Amino acid sequence: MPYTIKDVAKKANVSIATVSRILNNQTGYSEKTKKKVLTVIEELGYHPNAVARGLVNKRTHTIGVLVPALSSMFVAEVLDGIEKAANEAGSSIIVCHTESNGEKTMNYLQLLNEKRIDGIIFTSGILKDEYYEFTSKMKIPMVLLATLSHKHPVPYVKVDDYKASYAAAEYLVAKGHTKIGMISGNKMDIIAGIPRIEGFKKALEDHGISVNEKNVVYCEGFAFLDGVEGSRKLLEQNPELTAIFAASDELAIGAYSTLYQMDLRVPDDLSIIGYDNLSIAKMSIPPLTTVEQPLIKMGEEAARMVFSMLESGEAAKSRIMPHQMIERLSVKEKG
Amino acid sequence: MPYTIKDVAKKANVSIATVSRILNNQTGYSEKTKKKVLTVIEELGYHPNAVARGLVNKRTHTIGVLVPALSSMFVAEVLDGIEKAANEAGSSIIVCHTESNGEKTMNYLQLLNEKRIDGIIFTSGILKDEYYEFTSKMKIPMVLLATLSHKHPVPYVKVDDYKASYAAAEYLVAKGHTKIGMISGNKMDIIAGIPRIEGFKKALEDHGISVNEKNVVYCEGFAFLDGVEGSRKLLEQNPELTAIFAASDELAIGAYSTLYQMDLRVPDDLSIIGYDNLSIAKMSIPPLTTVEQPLIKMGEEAARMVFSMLESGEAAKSRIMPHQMIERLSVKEKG
DNA sequence: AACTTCTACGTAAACGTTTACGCAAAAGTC
DNA sequence: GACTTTTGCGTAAACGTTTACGTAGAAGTT
Repeated sequence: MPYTIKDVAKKANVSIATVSRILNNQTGYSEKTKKKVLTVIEELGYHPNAVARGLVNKRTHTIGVLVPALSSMFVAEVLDGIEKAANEAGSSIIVCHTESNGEKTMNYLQLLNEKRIDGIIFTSGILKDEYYEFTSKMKIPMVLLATLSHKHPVPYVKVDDYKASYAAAEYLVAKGHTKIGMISGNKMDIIAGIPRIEGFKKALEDHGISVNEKNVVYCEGFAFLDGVEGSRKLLEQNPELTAIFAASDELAIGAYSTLYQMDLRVPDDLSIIGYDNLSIAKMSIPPLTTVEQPLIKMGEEAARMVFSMLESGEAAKSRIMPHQMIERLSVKEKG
Repeated sequence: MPYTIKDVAKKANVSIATVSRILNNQTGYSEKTKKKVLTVIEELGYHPNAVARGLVNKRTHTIGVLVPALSSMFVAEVLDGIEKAANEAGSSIIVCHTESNGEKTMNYLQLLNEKRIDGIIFTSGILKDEYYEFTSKMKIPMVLLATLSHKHPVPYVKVDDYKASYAAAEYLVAKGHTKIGMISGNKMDIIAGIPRIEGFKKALEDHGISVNEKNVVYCEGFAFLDGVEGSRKLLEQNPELTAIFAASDELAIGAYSTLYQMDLRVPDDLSIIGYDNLSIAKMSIPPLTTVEQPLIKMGEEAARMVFSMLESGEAAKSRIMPHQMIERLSVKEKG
């Protein structure tokens, strides 16, 4: 029903080729016909059909974003950055909610493949062989966001979890703490789990604090409830702690809750430092000291990498983004 | 580079029409050729090109979602629901971050129009005339989510803000409170601002509590910082309050912060009730009593409405979703 | 004036599908 | 066995673009 290039051509008494040339501002027409065609376009309210364009150009100006969860603040921020950069590059994003489920993920990859998207951003989760094989057959740029693969050569953008954790732990010892516990995420998680645990341990060791296995508790995930339970367990098995490093802000906020129930005050009875710097970090009471991942910037960067790969045809270089200590009020100098 | 229907046809010694028929399981071929074609498809790893399909079918199986903010939990939950329902219906979503900006919104509408999406979900914001005129020219289904238009006939899905606010206020008086304040959003906002204010006032009146203008404070928006400032102002101009209704959970959490700084305890010194039931509501200390908007379900419903309009060609009926009181620990019986 | 070179277009094929139409052979009917 | 009907398939047009190629006339060159 909408007007097509043919309607424009007919009304302007030119061929569709000329209209197309004007639309894509190429050369090969006079100023006069350009004016005329533009007027007709305006009059009809014509707008080119991106589907048809996509068919011939083999570019849809759309990228696919795979995320493990949608109603998570972590993902929300990352998406914010991706969308912004994509929009600036004249592209749209299709978001796919995988629930970290292999089958759903494969279905989404299938779908994205059929839709001939220009690139993929795979966010925060393990890149299974199956995914890699499929996407590499698609021959389109892919970048990993807040995750990485040791096995497959896919560029990523990430902070250095090991270093960031190290920094968090070191911050606590610099504040005079020596009895420090950690609420970690899943210890099977090679990406966000293990490196944070290792960074934490190393920092303590390097400062002459022996780390006892009782000082770290392993949760299933990085969510609020994990933090509630994890902190309870941690304090049961080691009541003398004066500070806790939580591997995510949500875990930290979960800890806040159980500490409150145990009638322990943050930071007077116990200092807490988080990880991520989500918006809840500054909303909590007391405001949470945390090590920031620049999530929005990471999203932007990932999107830009996809577009640059698209332009250049070459693989982009992975990028480690800087983390940063955000000092608020949940950590107290140990007198 | 990927295989096309022609490759399949050639290898299977049939025409492309036959392959197409099999793909779309229509009739007009024998079991034997179906087997053969399917085998060839499997061998080649052929997958149909949705762009080409879209061109002829005039259906892209993609809907556009316009949201005012991306890194907001409100939007995140709503998106969760939309994505889920869209996926079940075999469609994808393109998300557009308008920042409630007229120009950006128009640009996105333009883009979505060119991409020939099948439908639009417009979330939480004012439907300007300009938007309506444009989208009605597109002749595709649109539904309003968490907003509505008195002026234009666009179906919506929403809770009844007036009633929900009324319920919140009534809940507070049922708990014995009589000195009740409100932190409202923008008083110019015809959708989420005014009705909540009116519902609040009406409930007090109906219970014989006279409402003083000093009892409600108007913020710019519904965000955390608005709540921080709003609650401060509210308590300055009316220190004797025993309960506060915040027009959003973020406003409530903002209030938590200033109360904490003023050394007032929730709910012992002051009861607070929120609005939305975002995930922070249960993470806060104390957990926030609030009136829930079923955000995920609302998202699902909106998406389903788009698809049903697409099938039937008729306008869907607007839907008022039920709100619900979520009792947690931030409101105390006034002795 | 007789060339070459540009400029400003138009024609038609291509992108990868779906589908209306046509037709030969198989199957059913009497 | 002479029909009608059905089944199984192929041909070609259409969807709305882009673009390679061709060409007539204008402009430049000698």
